[in-house]
Amino acid sequence: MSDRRSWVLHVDLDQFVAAVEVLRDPSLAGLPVVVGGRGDPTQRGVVSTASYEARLFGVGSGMPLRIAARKAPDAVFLPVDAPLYTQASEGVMGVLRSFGPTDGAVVEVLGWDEAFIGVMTDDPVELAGRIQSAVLTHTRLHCSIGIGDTKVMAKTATGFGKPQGVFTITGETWLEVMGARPADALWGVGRKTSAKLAELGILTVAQLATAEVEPLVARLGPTMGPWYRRIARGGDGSPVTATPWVARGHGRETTFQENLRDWAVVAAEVRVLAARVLNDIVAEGRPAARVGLKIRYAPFESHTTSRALPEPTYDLGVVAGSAVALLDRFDHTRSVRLLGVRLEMSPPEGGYPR
DNA sequence: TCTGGGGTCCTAGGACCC
DNA sequence: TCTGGGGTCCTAGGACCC
Repeated sequence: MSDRRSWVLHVDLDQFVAAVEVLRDPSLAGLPVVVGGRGDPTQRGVVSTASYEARLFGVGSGMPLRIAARKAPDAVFLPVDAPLYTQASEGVMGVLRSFGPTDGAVVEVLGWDEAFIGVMTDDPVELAGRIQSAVLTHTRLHCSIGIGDTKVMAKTATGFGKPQGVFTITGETWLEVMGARPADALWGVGRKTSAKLAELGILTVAQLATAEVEPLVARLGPTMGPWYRRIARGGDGSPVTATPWVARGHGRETTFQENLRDWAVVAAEVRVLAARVLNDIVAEGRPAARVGLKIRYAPFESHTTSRALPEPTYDLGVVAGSAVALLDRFDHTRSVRLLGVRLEMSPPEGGYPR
């Protein structure tokens, strides 16, 4: 049985950020390593990635660093070094793209450490093995690969292959593997949505897959309702595309180690953030069309506001002035934990791809 | 637990227009 | 006078992902 047909592979680097740090400093190999924030577990911040050794202590992504330090007091804590990971990621994606000419593979990058590969083949498992070898040889990084008929199946399969493995889920096996699992095991279903589904009596993937569509629409909206049911059935045939991503906007935000009480300081920080984001969009070559401001009051209450600019601009005075003017919409008697400035860019000519 | 920083897309209400 | 039906844009917030 070796018919040639289209497959989706999902490549996911194992403990990517921690693995890159171990490559930089091999003496960290085998130690519990926790990367997050500024690398100081007494400061505000969360875990980006924990090495497998650190995970044995119960440390995981998204966990506050203070809690991680309590669970794994002897772990090595390191600051996030985004440029280093970007560079490592580009190396990995280059290796994946090298399967374009030889195997007709199309690569769609998802983030630092993930990519879909669309390919016609009669032996996706063999190809996955070659990909793992090539990535390891050229980057010294391990990856896991999920294979499926759809992106949803491939992405889901990867979790069963970790670490360093390959796992396949097809339309034939999807419900066997996922049917009895809770709905929030699906990619795209989180805590809030699974709670809403539970109110409808839907607890498992199989129940969501066979649910009536009307209650889903009523509770979750005209687009999302049917979409959740679709992913519970293993997703659709949406293609893997190598079309370069075009960002809608960029933002910069900062959580202050000490809450700000003085709103003159708040305004000054907004100007700093505005200048940083403006740099980002200048680098991208598309002017700002809209400015957004995000404030998190102490202890942890977030609000956003935004306004279209009179015309698209690269002018720092206009951008920073508009961002500071948005502060008028907030309560100056409260202290501020986080500030963020976001710039949305004019769409490219002809609109966004895809 | 005491909660980062970078994003995307969807929803829903009101404004506004024909 | 107690009263339409859409369509689109703007905005704030929600939810999720890596």
